[in-house]
Amino acid sequence: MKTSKFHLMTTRETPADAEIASHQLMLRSGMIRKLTAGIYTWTPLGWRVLKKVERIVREEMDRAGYLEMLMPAVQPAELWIETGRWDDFGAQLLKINDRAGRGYVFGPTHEEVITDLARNELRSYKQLPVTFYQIQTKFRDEIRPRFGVMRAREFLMKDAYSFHIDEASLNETYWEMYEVYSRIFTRAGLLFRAVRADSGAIGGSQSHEFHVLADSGEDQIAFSTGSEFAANVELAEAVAPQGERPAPSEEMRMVDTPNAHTIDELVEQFDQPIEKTVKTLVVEASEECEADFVALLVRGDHVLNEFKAVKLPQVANPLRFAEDAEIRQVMGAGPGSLGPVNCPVPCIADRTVAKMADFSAGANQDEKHLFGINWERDVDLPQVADLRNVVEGDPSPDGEGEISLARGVEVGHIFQLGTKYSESMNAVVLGEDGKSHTMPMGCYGIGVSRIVAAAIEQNHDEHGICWPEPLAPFQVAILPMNAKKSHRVREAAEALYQGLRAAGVEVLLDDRNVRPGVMFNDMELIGIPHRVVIGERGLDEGLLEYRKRTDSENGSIPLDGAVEAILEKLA
RNA sequence: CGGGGUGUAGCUCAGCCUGGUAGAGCACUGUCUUCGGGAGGCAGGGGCCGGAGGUUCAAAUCCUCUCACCCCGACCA
Repeated sequence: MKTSKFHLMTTRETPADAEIASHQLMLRSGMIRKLTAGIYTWTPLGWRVLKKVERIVREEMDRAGYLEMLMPAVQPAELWIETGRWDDFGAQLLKINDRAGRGYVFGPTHEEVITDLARNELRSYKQLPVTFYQIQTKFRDEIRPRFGVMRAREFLMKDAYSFHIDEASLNETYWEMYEVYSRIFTRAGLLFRAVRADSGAIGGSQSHEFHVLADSGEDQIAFSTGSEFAANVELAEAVAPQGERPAPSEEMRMVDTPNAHTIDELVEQFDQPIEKTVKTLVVEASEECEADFVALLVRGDHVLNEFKAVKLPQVANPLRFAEDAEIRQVMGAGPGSLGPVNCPVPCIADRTVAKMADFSAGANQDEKHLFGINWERDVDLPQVADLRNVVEGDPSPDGEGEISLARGVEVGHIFQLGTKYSESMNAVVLGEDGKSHTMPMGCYGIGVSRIVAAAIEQNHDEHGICWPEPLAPFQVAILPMNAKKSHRVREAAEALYQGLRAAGVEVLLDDRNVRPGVMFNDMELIGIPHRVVIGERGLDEGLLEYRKRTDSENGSIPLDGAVEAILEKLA
């Protein structure tokens, strides 16, 4: 490809509404253009990259024996009503009507459609296991789309669904898929981690997320410095400090704290170490709890983990924090003065809180706190549970090493769904035993368009994108210096261009009549991994200038045999 | 959904407070010079100032409504 024939549209200025590097660079390099909130056009440059990702995904899925297909993007409401997700999926579900007023959705995912197909097509255990997949545009009406294609409303996704005769078969395919995913992200040249994840509303027993590591990632993942343990912070088990609870060393005393309504104020005004404070969060109780509200106790500097909280039988799902008025009514004091001593509602203490001694908490009287509280002596130790997010330095749950935290972009997610959909939609096959079996299912997603953004997030510098070679829109850029005046340069560039093309290399020859600085900047911005500069100077010595995008120094290659020399660099 | 902000040329923005009929830089077209890290001159093209209504002799500017987009929040005891 020559730049004169390629619609290269780079901009020097950063668009005002782009916050993170990948979004800015995708706009500046001209890979994408925004049509409206969360909806983007992929330009020829961007599309080349997106196709690279798609191809790697497709090749690895095909290699594993999974069957590619294409399902409709627009789906009838009836299917979604059948599984209950017409209501449950929430506002992210884009509902549309046809001219007769019939309801449809623009598919955010395809469990309903594939399960409908499976119940009509699959009859016998002999047809199982089977895995179907597609690469298709999805639409989710995100509450807040942002970061360009990173969290877009319309996006390209690879979704796969597997059907099985039993859980053992599902488990086998699940772990096979785990390996396929690992191969895909490795082939794409990305630094990633697979972590255990919350299976959330989708349900099921096993779930893993695949994260591309990047500081700007929206997810936080926890992993052990001493073992293979890795989990999303949403799920990672928080372990209490080792050893016994220290013995009481202070008397419990009530202190007037008129201006301390938050943990921070308490710490600041009363010289209390934050590790000696306990905060009390009042949430709505579930129906099986005898009270209307439950108090959750976590250390002052810890953060309540809502995913863990809603799994407690006493806590209502979804989690709802009590309103100020409700707190006042049931606790007899306002928020900011709550604590476990004389607490009128059931308490549940985080594991770490259970190991604390001489701690401070609200007194359940306005503007008063209790200092020097000790369990058993001053108040019974309530039920203990894992309530908080892990923090850096926590012991790893498997006992080996410490927890370390990193940020990641979720680019893949695999689930064991079990029979959630096959049961509600009655997808059954006859087994070897001649009886009907509801098929356990797995579902497996990859955010194809998100991978492009994640790859940039992980691979860029102050000049622009530094594509991992497997994703680069072109492998080699040829930059002729002053070609307009030098027929030698022009001819050498054209010869190299033709030579590389003949060798099957994706090469971009910059034949624009622009100054060298413009070429250098543009080629670095769009991230071509290999650059060859051709100038009179080098030609005199029989040399071409070569530089890898990630190198800081120029090298050179001989003019004779340049194609071979470059092919070696690519390998 | 709640709060805040912004809509003026393809992009980044000024002009608005204090009403008088639209600007800069980049980009684009032509031309001359320049040519190894985003050059310079000259000459150009391009805007119903997001939309509707109102006030006024006169509205990008003031008022009302509306639409779109962006940011923050939905962890707080």
